[in-house]
Amino acid sequence: MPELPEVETVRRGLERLVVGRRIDRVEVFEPKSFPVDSDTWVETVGTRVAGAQVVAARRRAKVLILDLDNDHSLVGHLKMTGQMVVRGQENWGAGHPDDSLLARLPDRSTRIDFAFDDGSHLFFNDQRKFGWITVVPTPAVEQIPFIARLGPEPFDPADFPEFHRRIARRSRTSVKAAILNQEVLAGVGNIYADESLWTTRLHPAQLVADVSTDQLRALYTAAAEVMTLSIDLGGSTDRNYVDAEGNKGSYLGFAHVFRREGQPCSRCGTPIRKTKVAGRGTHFCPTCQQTMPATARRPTQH
DNA sequence: CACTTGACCTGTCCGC
DNA sequence: TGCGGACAGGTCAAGT
Repeated sequence: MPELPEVETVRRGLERLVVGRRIDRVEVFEPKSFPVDSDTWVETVGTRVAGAQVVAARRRAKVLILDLDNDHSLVGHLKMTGQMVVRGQENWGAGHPDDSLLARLPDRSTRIDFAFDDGSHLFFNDQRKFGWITVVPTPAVEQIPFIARLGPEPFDPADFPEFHRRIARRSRTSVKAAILNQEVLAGVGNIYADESLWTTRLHPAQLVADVSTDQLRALYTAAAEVMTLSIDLGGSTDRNYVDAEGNKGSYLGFAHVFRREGQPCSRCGTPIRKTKVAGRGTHFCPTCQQTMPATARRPTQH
């Protein structure tokens, strides 16, 4: 569930709450969440993490990066149910609303506990254990294969040609599958894919080959607008997601199709439909978003 | 290569 | 009530 807007919201929280703090010790409750060779474990935790001060909180697509003052960085991916929550004396337990997902920490889903020397903690929680955090030399972050292959994020119009080049290579797949591919458009996940496609009136199953350059440009722009709005609203909380303080995001209250099956389309009133495209639950308006047959796009021949 | 499917996990929800 | 199964979605490995 954490897509670019959720990760960016977490990043902003970490920038405010942990940059400047020094890690005193690290406790790993789930080794799978901190995949480091056991032979180098003591060195990794003892000299690369413990004792280091956090100097910056960065993000690339859905990847979080905490730079340390020893030329190493913590690199993390929340995958579906990961959380990065900070607790200090000022906000530990008491004082949180009753519906807080994280009134008490650590909890059953806590996989890693970063304890700072001022008594505060950064907890990495992950119900489903898909997420991970690792340590790499800071200059090597961009060379992690997954990060090196990422396509552009949609925020800079100057990057549209690169997006276009990459998506054009996948002409025989659905437009939804294409934009979910992080090598094509970085940061988009299931929620913002559906919302962007609704905005541009594109059917999720339409083949890339049948989408015009103008439509691709509109889709690229819509992805940026939808995700920018979501960042402003603290992201989307479907079930698990919370920011670095444990707060939920409110974007889904403004979503047009995601999780709105059966409810009227805000443009035309047609009930939103849910199907499966690219192996994912997919929401769309069957009236506004109609697949254009390939033949209808050709000029009439005479 | 491009593209699709299954695996990784756990909690929740639905039908019986 | 309990239980089995479907489902949720980000990415990778293995398949076509």
